[in-house]
Amino acid sequence: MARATVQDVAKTAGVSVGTVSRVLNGSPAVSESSKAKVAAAIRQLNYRPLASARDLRRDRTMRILALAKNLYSPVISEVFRGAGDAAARSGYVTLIAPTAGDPEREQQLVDMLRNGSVDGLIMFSPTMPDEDVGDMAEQLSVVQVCEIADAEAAFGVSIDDRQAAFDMVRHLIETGGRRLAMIGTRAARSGRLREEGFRKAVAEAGLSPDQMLFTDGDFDFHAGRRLARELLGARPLPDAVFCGSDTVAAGCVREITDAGLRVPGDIAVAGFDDSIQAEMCVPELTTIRQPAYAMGQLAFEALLARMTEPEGHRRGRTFLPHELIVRDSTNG
Amino acid sequence: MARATVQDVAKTAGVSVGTVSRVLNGSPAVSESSKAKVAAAIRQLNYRPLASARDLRRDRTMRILALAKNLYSPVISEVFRGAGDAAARSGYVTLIAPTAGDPEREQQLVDMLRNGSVDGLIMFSPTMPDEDVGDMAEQLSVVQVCEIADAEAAFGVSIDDRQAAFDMVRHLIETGGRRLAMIGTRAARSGRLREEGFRKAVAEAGLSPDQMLFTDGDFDFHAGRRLARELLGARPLPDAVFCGSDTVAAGCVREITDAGLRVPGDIAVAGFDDSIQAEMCVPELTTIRQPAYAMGQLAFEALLARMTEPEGHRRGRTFLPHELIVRDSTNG
DNA sequence: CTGTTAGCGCGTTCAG
DNA sequence: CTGAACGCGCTAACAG
Repeated sequence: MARATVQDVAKTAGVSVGTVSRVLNGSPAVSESSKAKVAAAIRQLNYRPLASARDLRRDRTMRILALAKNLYSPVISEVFRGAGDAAARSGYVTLIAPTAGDPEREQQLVDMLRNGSVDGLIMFSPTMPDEDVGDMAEQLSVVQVCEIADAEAAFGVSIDDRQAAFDMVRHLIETGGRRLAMIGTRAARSGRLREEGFRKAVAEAGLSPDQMLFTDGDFDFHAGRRLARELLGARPLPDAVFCGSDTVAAGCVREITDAGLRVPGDIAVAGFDDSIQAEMCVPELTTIRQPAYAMGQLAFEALLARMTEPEGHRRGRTFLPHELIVRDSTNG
Repeated sequence: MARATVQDVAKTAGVSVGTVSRVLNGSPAVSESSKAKVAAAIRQLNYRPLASARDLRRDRTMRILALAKNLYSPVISEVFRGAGDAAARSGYVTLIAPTAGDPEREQQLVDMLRNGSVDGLIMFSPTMPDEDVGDMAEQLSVVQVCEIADAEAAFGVSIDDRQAAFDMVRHLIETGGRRLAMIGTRAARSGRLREEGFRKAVAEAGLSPDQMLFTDGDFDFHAGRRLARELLGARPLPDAVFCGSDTVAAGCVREITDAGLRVPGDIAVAGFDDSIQAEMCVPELTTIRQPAYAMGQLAFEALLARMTEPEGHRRGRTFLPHELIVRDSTNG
């Protein structure tokens, strides 16, 4: 059978479409008897308002979209959980889509905001240039999370990656590190900021970095192993390695251990994110905790303000505090 | 400035809305000159067709929704990547949403199919009863993946969980296991099937299971540790443990190791999924590989058939082959 | 409190 | 090849 419409419901209930619509939208100006009749008809016909018709008429969808390169990341999934919970409290549905780091697919997804498929957008480390993000933020309801483009109009929620890296490297130095190395990435803005923090801490201590390794690939376990192998080929060996993620740090620890050296005895290793990987690793990883869930919540709040207050009240950039978690992979 | 419509484009280009629409949809029956004029006007006005209006008119959205309890799972993210790639090839956008295991939120998301927000649905271990899944599959475009409800109309793509568990437990027995234990879950259908496979293999070998531990919570690392601790309190100790996921197995290995016993020397441990956790664990885990990406692809193909061929061609249940990966956590 | 009606923006007839 | 006009299903404004 074909899908029922308001017309059908109205006919079955013996009222007008206006009344049906009022019941549907909880208008108080409806008699109890009408309400009951409409409710009965809706149940009988198994009626559901058609989303596209409603969205067209209301000019909004009550849906937002969250974009990330990939979903299998403890930080991303936690951020989106926070955003999703906050959104739900305001009646919004949060949809998630992976871009796979493909600019074309990213563009297609961003178009969903432009063509009104969703009301707002949360972006996690976009592949597009900062300038484009700024232009978008200028006219559309977009908020970034964990990384904020270096553009006037861009706004979002993040930790201070530079400071977090600085704090971690200082911890490595305070616990005996003298030949410092870093395994990071320059592909992401947050990675570049962490590198800055690393360099600053090393310089302030009057040391010079012996090795600096970077990868433009993903922050995965195998990359960690591969880069640690390079590190182990260097002389003199580093005695402390700062990694851009727990997963990379786990790979690094594994490679060092397999080579017969001890962590942290011979080489201390630090991670980033405080994901479950940090606890799964042996020894458990010293790391930086990002308040991912809270960041997601705040990102949605900011987005909501942007969506509901057309031009004003841009909350700007919000930075949340990070936390140094000392475990067993450094000489705590 | 307000959003441009086909009307605006038509006026700017000096043609009718019909012509604009034809250009938009690539109709061949348009002169080159009209095409050029319309293209110019579209660019000038930065015009995008409004999704809700188009969806209403066309009665479809070219979007599908993929549901899972949580996103931070190597299998789920890989399945959805496969589904997303296949969908993209057919012009569909794949949206993903976590249910958090909350029936209410799950229902709200499923309603997106009922109200036409999306054209199809891929479900990953739903919380709703099999019967409800069957009812849905009867009338709506729904396909399950990794787990298929025990209902006439339900269909989807999965491995044979029962057989996979059987194969793994037989491997444990063939490599010396005599006192077999399992850490699984009865909350999910796949978990119950794996338990069946476990019991069958133990029975066929003429052994009896010494311990059987189950949790209704998530398959996470901490659960693995906690349950392994219970296992270690039993006498006689098991000499082989089959776990329902790599993550649980990693927790199990960690607890055993911390207790001063050796894996696999004292107790062999097996995982499931062949996720990156299996390689991160020390010793690396023997596990079962699920062809997750391919399962996602096939799930979408099945869904596409369901969406485009109203009633016929239900592909039914598709089972893909699994693979036993022997690594170092069992006496391979 | 209720019914009627006018669009929302678009795709698609049907004439020409 | 093109333009005019209708209606998808719904909400909201207006009259009663």
